[in-house]
Amino acid sequence: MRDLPTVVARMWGRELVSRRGPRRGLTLQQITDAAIAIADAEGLAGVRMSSVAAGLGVSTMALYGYVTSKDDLLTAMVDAAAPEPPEQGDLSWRGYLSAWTRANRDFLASRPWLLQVAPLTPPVGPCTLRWLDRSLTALTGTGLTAAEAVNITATLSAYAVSAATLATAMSGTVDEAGGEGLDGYTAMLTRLVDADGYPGLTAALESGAFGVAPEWVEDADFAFGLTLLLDGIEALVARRKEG
Amino acid sequence: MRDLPTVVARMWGRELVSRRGPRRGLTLQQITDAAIAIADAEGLAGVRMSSVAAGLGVSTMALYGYVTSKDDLLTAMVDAAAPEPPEQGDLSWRGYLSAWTRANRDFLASRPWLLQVAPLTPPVGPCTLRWLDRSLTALTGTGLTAAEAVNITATLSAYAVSAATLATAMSGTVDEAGGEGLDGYTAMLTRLVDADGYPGLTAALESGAFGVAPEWVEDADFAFGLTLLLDGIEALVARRKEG
DNA sequence: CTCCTTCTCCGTACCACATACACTGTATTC
DNA sequence: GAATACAGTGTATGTGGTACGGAGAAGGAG
Repeated sequence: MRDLPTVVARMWGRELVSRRGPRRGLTLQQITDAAIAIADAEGLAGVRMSSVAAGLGVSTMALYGYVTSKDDLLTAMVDAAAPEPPEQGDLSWRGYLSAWTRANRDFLASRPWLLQVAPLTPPVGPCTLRWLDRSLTALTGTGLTAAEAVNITATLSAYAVSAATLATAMSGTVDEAGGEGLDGYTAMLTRLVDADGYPGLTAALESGAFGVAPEWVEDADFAFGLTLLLDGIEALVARRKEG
Repeated sequence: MRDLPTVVARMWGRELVSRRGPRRGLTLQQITDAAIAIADAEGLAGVRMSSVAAGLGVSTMALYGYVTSKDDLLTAMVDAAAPEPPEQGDLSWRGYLSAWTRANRDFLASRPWLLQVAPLTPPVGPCTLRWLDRSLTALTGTGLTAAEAVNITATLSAYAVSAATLATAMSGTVDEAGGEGLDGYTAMLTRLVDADGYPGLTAALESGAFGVAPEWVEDADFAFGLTLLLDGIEALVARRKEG
């Protein structure tokens, strides 16, 4: 059986402690915390091995005793930046998944830099795997197969990512797509698109569908799509119950 | 009114032609094509300004006459790499959106590097905007508002991304998450997770829900989630029709 | 108590890559 | 045919990740 990747081992507290030599001056936690603080403040671009090290008062190369590469650091950051998933309490599966997806979206939206890293990194840390687990657990007893539950979880998670991406793009934080967030973007589209080639889009632009305020996106819009998904799932559960 | 970003202008053939001086030796198309060829062959990491230029037989700096930065190049690549969206023909909105989402997923899966770029880049090119338009157009006449249609499109698109990401991760192309694709990943999870802290996940692992073959993922699994979404949308449309 | 092992951290490079700047030559306009 | 704007090149610079070897700290062995 092959060894766990070192960062993964350290994320789970499975590092083998050594007896000889100086004690370690840092923890992976301290490092990820410092890196996260920088990412929150300056965005992902501000996260350099040197800047993280500087934040901790150690040399750049000291970090390589804890992570084998910058990618490792990013992976660890994702897990450390995620909050704990919500408690199930006595919620129905539907109530729980609704809360789960909303909480998922909320923390992604509060840390836009996660959107550039998390979607490409499969969950490997204790916390992100707990998110996966809680969703699967909530679906236990609905009669769905495990594979279906996994699939549903992936879909809900994708929805959370999409909603967070949208919300972030609206406030123009992530990406200066055309100047200043949404307004610049719609202005640009209006200039580019003509009714012949892009009838649906033109109509949408004219009706101001893109001009919605961020706070609308942040709730009613989100709930709308989520309901779509949950209705679909509920229909499936019902089918399974009777079949 | 502010000027269009230069790459965007060039993507739409809106560049102002100059009269004096030597003729241009290249097109943005040629450049993106060369870059795409490299990305297909070596992945996104192989795309360097120097490698793209070398592929065209020009100097690195020549490219900066066509794009203002590497990011610009990536943006242009996304649009050039996308195929045309499917034709509506006489499909119902549901039939069309189903085909649309599937085609969307297919081209993303065939070019894994798109997954690292496209989700973060709002559509600005003629082709990607055509994708957006076709979905909106298909939803015209269902009684949904334009804002709802936009939202639905975003959700379907996110689903395509998620499915493509999953499919790519399975075949282990994108990311060596634990050694060799899915098997390494499940093996790792099995070692990390215990039934106390992760009941649902443990059950899923034991039942082999993660061990599914890629080709299953590539169809039945995808259709499953898509049906979920479309059912939800259909329910909404029905509600609007009667209300 | 002393030496030796083993480990942590550091300083110093090195290399890859994006991009600024000044230059050369060419095609157009007067 | 001169003036001019402009395409493409060469060189240089800066930034950032990471390899390598050394120095000193902690523990174990004699």
